[in-house]
Amino acid sequence: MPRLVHDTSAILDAAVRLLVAGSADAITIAGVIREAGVSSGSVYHRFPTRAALLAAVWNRAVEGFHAELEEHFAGEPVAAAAALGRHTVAWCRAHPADARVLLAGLGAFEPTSWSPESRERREAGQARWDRHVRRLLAGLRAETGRETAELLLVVIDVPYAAVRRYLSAGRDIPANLGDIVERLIRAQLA
Amino acid sequence: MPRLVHDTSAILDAAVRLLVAGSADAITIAGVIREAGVSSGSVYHRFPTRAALLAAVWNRAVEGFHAELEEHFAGEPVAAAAALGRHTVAWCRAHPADARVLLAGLGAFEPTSWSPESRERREAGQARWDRHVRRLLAGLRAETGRETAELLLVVIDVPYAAVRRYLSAGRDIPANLGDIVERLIRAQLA
DNA sequence: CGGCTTCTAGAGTTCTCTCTCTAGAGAGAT
DNA sequence: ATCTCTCTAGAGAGAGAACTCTAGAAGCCG
Repeated sequence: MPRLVHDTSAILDAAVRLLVAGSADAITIAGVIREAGVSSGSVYHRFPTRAALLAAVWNRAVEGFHAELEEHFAGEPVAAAAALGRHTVAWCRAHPADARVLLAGLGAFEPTSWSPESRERREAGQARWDRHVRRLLAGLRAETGRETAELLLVVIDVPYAAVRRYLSAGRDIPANLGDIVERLIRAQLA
Repeated sequence: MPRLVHDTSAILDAAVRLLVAGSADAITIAGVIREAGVSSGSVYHRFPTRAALLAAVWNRAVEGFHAELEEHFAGEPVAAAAALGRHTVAWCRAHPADARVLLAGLGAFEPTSWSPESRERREAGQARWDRHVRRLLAGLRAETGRETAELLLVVIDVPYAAVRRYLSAGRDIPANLGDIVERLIRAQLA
């Protein structure tokens, strides 16, 4: 066999398929070996433990999401909130498998057993994201006078809620759902 | 030992504690035996398989929720929707452990491996609930002219979204969250 | 060509889980 | 008092998962 017969991303894709078909707990090393058609040696060469595999699945999905969404924090607060809602829905529509990863929630990936490197990588990205969110919320509070709990619901939680119904049923996200979410956000922040 | 040493509900409570501490997959027969401090014989006497235990946990939680919420479907559609949202939040605040069960979603309880009796019991309750929801949505469509996807989001998904953030972080639900949700629903249906 | 390094294959160990099975305790009936 | 039925206790079998280990294949560099 030549070097690097198997693509690492193909192994992660197999893990995500297991999650989509079941739950995050369905991501087992044995399952990935079967699903990806590779040997246990190949998997363990890349991911020394199951925790490392789970960390890689989570970090890849969340970094993809952040990379595509981050630009929409720029600009005037209400417009930014509306754009974030719309593009969150659009991203989930375009990447339903990775969206399922995010919807499962960090807790399902057992972050307490991750290596320090995986943990730090996640925390750094999350801190960056949280800074953006806090700045946006501060802007919205100043502009609308609403309290944080309400803004969190409207700006962060509603887009996820809109999408969860379709993703967890394995159905496609309606094409106009982004419009609906954006309208709701604008109406609530008016 | 006398008859019925252990309470069946204590066994289900132990199962729910395992879910709250981890995930639905963390509900194992072996785990419940440890958590509840009973013998495997006692558990298997009540629940012949793990699937039967999972079915009992799910059905108990969902029936408690439906029993308390069902009355709020009565009355004028917009008022009913507002009441449902407010009381959904209130129920989750009062029963955070059972709320976690519902938030995990039916899929996490592997309903395909349930016994026909458990399955039918669930489906009967769900059908009853769905009839109420459909009737409410029909009323709201007539009154507001909005499409189903939007109404589902506002009336059904938003209350769950409001509550999920706090429950999955293990934090208490803010006392005024019910107000926030009710206001949002009324505003969107105006 | 020959050695070094990276990667792959898969057998084997240990652990945990589900489920079965047997022995027996205790309450109520006759 | 003893018999029956319900429930409990816990050992043990079988399956599957995480992880370890060893042998070796194949590219690269001299």
